Amino acid sequence: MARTKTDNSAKMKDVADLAGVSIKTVSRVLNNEPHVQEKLRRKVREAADKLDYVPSQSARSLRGSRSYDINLVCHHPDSAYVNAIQFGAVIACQELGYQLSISLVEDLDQKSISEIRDAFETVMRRRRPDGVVLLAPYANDEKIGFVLHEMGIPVVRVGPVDLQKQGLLVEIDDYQAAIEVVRHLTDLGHDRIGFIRGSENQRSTHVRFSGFSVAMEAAGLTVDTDLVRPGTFDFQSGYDAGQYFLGLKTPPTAVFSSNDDMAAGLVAAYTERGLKVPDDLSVVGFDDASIATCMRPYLTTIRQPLSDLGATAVRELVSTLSEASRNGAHRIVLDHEFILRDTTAPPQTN
Amino acid sequence: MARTKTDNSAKMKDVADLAGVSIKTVSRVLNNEPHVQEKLRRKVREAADKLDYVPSQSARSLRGSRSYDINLVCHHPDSAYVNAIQFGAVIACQELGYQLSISLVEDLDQKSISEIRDAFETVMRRRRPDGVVLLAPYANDEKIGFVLHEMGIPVVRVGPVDLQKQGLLVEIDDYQAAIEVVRHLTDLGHDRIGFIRGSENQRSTHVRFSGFSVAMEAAGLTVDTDLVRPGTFDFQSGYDAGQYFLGLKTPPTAVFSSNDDMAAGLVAAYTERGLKVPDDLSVVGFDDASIATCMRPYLTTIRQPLSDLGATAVRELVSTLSEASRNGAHRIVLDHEFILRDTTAPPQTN
DNA sequence: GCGGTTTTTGACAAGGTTGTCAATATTGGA
DNA sequence: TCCAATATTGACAACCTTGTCAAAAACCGC
Repeated sequence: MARTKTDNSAKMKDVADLAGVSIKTVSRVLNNEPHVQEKLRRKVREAADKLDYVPSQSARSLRGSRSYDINLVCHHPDSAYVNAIQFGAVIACQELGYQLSISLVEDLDQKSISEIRDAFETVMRRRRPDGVVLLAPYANDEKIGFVLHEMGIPVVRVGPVDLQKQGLLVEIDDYQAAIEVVRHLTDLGHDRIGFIRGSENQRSTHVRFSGFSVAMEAAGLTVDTDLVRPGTFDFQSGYDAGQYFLGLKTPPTAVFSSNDDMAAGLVAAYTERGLKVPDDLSVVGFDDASIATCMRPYLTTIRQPLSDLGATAVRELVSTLSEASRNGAHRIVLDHEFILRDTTAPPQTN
Repeated sequence: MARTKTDNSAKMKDVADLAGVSIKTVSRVLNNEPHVQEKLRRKVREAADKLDYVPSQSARSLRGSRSYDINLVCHHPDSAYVNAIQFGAVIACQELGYQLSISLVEDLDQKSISEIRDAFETVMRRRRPDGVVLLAPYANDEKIGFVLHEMGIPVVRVGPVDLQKQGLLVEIDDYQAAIEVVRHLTDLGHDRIGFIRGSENQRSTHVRFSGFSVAMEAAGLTVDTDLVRPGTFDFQSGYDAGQYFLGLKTPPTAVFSSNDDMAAGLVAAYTERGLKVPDDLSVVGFDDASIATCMRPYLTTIRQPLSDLGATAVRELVSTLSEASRNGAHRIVLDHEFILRDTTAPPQTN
C-alpha cells in the first residue's frame, strides 16, 4: 500500500547502458575517480542526468567503506546552543551529500567505559556512521573518545577540549573572549566583578573562568571568591545567583555570566527587586543566543558563530575521511564577536 | 587509518554457525517472524548475544524493503517547538530501532511541485526513508504531501492540518485549548480581549483563532478586529503587537497570544512602558515553551506535550509500516493542559 | 498406518554498488 | 615499426541481508 511495488528508478546499469559503457565506468565517473576519458565522463553525466539517477545509499555503503552518515551525539537537544550547531551541521551535510542523524544519550559522561560501549554498540554499528560530532557535555569526555576510537570512528569535537589526544577540534577562543569581556567591564570602571560559572563538566566553564581570572589580575583586580557563583547554564541558576548577589553586603557592580540564559536569569532577579540593569548592575552574557534579544534591556554578550561551528565541524570531518594522509590533531578556531548592547554601563557612583 | 581494516564484527553467518542453524532461521528469529521453534529461537538469541551481533543496516535495507530511517523535514530548527518535537522523535526512533535523520529545506511551501520534487529527489531517494515526519510550516502543505505521496513515502503530520487527504496526523485539540483560554479570561471578568495571530501559513494560527472567536461569541462578546493583531510566532512580533495595543485609545485588558514567544514579547513591551502584567494586562500564551518560565511574571499558557507529539508521530508512522492493512486516515489527539501561572488577573476596575 | 495438510527449516538468488584484477587501448622510446 | 610501459575500460566477485520456494518434519483424520 504505502510504497509502490515496482521500483522504476534508474540503476547504475541503466545509466551504463544509455551511455554505452560499463557500470564500473559509471561508478568511476560518479565518484570522481581518475582514469576516465573526458568524453566518456560527459556522456555518463548526461545519461545520469537524463535518467534522474540517484545512487542507492545502502548498496553503496554495503559494498564500499562509507555510509555517508554523520552522527551527532548529544544529550538533550533542548538548548539553543545544541540547536544552532545542529543547524549548521545539517546544512553542511546536505552540501556534501552526507546525512546527519541524531543520537541522544543521557549522562554518558557519568558512565563506565563498558556502559558507554554498550550504549554505542547499536547506534554505531547498525549504521556505521563515517564520523561522529561530539558536543558538550560529551566533547571533553575521555571515555567516550576512547570508545569511539576503539570502534575506529573518526570524531570531531566542538567546543573547548583539554584532552591531549589527537583529533579534530572546532571551537572559538573562549579564553580570549572572556578576557575581552573583563576588559570591557574594567574599561567602564568596574572593580567588583562577579562571575557565574556554567556546568562543571563542561570545559568551557573552566576556560572562560580562567580567562576571567587572568584578565582580572591583569587589570590589577583580585577575584573575590564571594562573587563567583556556580551555575548550570540555565535560566534558573542565573536567577539563583542573582538572589545571592542581592543578599550580599557589598554586591558586585558587574557580573560576567558564562552564558546568556543565566545572564537573563540574573537580570530577572534584579528587575524583580525593582533594580535596574545596567544602572544597578552591569551584565555580560556569552553565546548571543536568541534570549539575548528577547529580554529587556538587550544583553551585551559574546557571539559564538554556532551554526558555523557545526558546519565547520562536519566539513573538517568529511575532509579527513578522504584525505587518508591527514592524521593527528587539527584544531580550528573560529572568530567570536563582542556584541555591545544595553546591559553594561559605568558603575553607579554614590 | 581511521577505521580498522579487518572487520571482525559478527555476521549473521557466524550466529547461524554457532547456533547450528541456517542463516535464514537466524534472520527469522531476529525479525520476530513466525515459524520457528521456541527452542531454536532461544539458541539463536543466545548465539547472537554471545557474538555481540548487530545486523548491518545497509545490507538490510538493500535487500529488504525497509531502511529503518525516519526523516524529519523542517524549516529552520531554531525554535523550541521544533526542537522539543525532534527530541521526542529521536527517543521513539531509538526505542524502535530506527534512526532519525534531519532534512532542512527552506521555503518549501512557496515552491512549485516540480521544485519540491527536485528538492526531495536526492534526500528521499538516496536513503529512502521509511517515512517522513512533517512539521509546521510544512505539515499542512498540500504540494509537499502530494510529492511525498507520489514517491510512495508514508507521512505523518504533526499539528493541526486541514487537508482532506487521508494520512497520519498527531496533534492536540488547538480549538478546544483556545476555548479554555478564553473561558479563563472571561471568568476573570475580561471583556476586551485581544488576540495575536501566528504565521498565516500555519494552520494552528487559524484553528486557535477560530476557537478564540467561537468562545468569545459563546461568552456574549464580540471579536473586535482592532484587537486582533498579526504575528509571526517570534518575540519581536509579540513586542510589536504590544506597542500597538499600548497606542490604542482603549487597549484590551487581556490578550491571548498564539504562542509563548510572542506573549513574552508582549509582556516586554508593557513592562518597558512601566506597566505591570497582570495588573494592567492579562496575558496568556500557548505551548509552554521554556521562555514561559524564563520570564517574569511566569506565563500562564497552554502546555503542548511537544516531545510526546514527536514520539507518538514516529510510533504511529512505524506501526503503519508493518500493518500493511492499515490505510486511510488516522488522527491522534493528545491532551493539552491549561497552565495557570502569574500573567492573568481580573481586569483593573478604575 | 497412510495420504494429505500444515508447520518448520534451509538452499539459493537477488538487491545495487565498489574493489580487484585482467584485458585492451594508447603512448613513448629505440 | 615494434616493445615496454602506462592509461583506460570492463568482467566478475563480493558485501550481508531478506524473499522465494522447495524440502523436510510434524501433525491430522480415518
